[in-house]
Amino acid sequence: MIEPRWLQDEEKSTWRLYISATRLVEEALDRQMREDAGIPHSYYEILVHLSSEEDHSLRMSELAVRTLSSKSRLSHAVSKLEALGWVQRAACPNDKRGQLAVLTEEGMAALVEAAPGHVEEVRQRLFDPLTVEEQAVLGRACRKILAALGEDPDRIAADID
Amino acid sequence: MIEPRWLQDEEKSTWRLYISATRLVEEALDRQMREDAGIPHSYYEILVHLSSEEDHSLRMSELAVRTLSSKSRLSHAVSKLEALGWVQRAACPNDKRGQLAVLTEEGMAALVEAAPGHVEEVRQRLFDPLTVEEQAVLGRACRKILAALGEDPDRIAADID
DNA sequence: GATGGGTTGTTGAACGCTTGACTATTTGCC
DNA sequence: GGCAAATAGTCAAGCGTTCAACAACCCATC
Repeated sequence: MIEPRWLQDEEKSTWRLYISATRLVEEALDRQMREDAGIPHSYYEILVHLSSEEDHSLRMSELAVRTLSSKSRLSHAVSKLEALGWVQRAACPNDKRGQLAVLTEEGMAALVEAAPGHVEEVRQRLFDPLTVEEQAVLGRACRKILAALGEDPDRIAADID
Repeated sequence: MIEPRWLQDEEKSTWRLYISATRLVEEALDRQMREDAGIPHSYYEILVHLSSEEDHSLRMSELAVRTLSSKSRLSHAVSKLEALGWVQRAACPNDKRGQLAVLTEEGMAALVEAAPGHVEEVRQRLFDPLTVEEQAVLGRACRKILAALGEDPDRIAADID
């Protein structure tokens, strides 16, 4: 029988603040992107990851890892982006099982148009309210949290945006 | 023409770390609650808020504010919890427009059973990886972010958990 | 060069959420 | 008192996600 470790009052408050703040920030980001570009924020991230590749393409499985998506989720998402003409699927040269997701010209244009609004939203919601020092601590804290979850913080931090 | 303020490299990293960490934490919490109690984490929070009232009940609209839900979302959620027998709807005495959501005995029992696992998950994912000081900075940062979003941090921090 | 187990990606159903329309009730104002 | 505006809650349709099942393919081993 494991004795549960209850949260202290201080921790309860922090937890409520954390869950509220992170949800509202994500919600704000998503709303902004839907209004601005007509797609969820998570779809925008797919475009960003593709755009940061030299040939503007990635294998589905690799794209899924980078966007922290399940394969199914990514597959559905790419289908929607394909319907918009922003992404195309292509056969993978080496591996006949594989599929490449390729960013189209139109997709790149949509990304370029949506980026400034997105950046502004991130600043307003996350960075502007914080001091530089708080930003640094936040970054370090997220690294530790990710590490505890079995993710590699360096890989995540390095992914170009 | 407003000049977009682009993110610095440092900020880009912080942003990627933040969005990854917060998503994965939320995902872990949700997964744990679904496996443990068969409901989403957001439904669990409804039970928590009801349980912290003296009469184990709240008006739908008040409950919506506290759980940061839309009315519609809450209405659907309460219907599901009602089907489980964990919550009941009751007419509001003063206001015939109003509905009360009331936590049932079974709902309270489910909450009591789910709580330790939830607490353990919160600890493991959020608090244990951080120093006490980092926890404090995180809490303060969330307060500032919430304030910038127009929310009242004190109200949120005070809501009993 | 066959076989079996792992990998890759897609699909359909079910679920939760959002939006917008709608009913019913209350409140404020003349 | 009567009427417009605001408030409370529900409901249907559409969107995005997950889960489970599946088809196609790779590759290590024999």
